[in-house]
Amino acid sequence: MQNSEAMGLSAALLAVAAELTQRIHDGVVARGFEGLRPAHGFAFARLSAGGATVTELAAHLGVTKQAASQLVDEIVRKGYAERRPHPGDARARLIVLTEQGRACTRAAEEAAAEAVRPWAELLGEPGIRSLQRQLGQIAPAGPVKPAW
Amino acid sequence: MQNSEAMGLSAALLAVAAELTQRIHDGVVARGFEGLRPAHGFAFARLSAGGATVTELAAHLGVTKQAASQLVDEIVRKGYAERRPHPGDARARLIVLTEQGRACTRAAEEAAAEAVRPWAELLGEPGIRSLQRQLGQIAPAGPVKPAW
DNA sequence: GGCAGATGGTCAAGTGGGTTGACTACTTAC
DNA sequence: GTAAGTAGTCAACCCACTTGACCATCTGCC
Repeated sequence: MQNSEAMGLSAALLAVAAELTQRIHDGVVARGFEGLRPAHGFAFARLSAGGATVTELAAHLGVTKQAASQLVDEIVRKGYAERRPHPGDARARLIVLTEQGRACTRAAEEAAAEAVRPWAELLGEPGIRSLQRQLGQIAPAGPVKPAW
Repeated sequence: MQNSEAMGLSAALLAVAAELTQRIHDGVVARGFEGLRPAHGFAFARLSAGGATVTELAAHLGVTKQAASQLVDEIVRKGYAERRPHPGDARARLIVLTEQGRACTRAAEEAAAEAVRPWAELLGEPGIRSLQRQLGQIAPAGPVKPAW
């Protein structure tokens, strides 16, 4: 594969990712959840799997724990999550989503489905499946650093 | 397609995009070009096609023209681009890449190729081709807003 | 030609999300 | 039981981006 082709592939991938992010965000806002940024979505995704500590969240997002703590402050203040004492470690707090937080997560899933729908029309259902399979194979396991 | 599947596809896509961005950036740095952020790459991509004005760049990046002007200041100061009088509009300036800027663009292409190479091993050459074709079909034409 | 409004660009000030550094509270290892 | 390590927060700072104001130039219309 030539360099210019790799660049074209990269540009297409990044453009699709940017548009997807925007559409999901817009869809979440359209469903009545305001004051949230895309970074919050990545936090919610981590929290929805049984909660997490601030430090775990920081590692997941690829930021300092101070930044993660500040983000948690925000979503707690807005009622999307709450801090609970951590069972088995009195230093830590377990951050868990409230019912409103789970509702917001469902809204994000709906928005994602809505954003993906036009792709299915362009590529067909099998095309989407193969895209999902391929992306799943090359997706990294590490932190979801939303930084560029 | 169920909502949860759309979320999985979205998460994989965004994770791949984030990692790709990081790898390209790292590759560019490894080739000796420092002090650049991923946002600069999108600017370079636009400039390499015959130059652009600050306003065009702002539209392309999805930021205000003040922010674009500031970004241009940076890359001019670092020697990657220069401001020329715009032929046919004395208000405007045409921003064009210097030789160093073009070298940096080539370095980014090499880094992109390097980042994509492991995918070819996972998916095979035909897999990469189909991925590229599919992403090209669903990629939007609009501004490359690197914001999430 | 000449004026009014639109457009390209910059300067200045403010905002917000991120960083580093320092600290307390608690846990773990020896 | 003490020393080192870890979870979390507070404080100060940084920097990319925003809004608002402004000047220079272009375009359309009389």
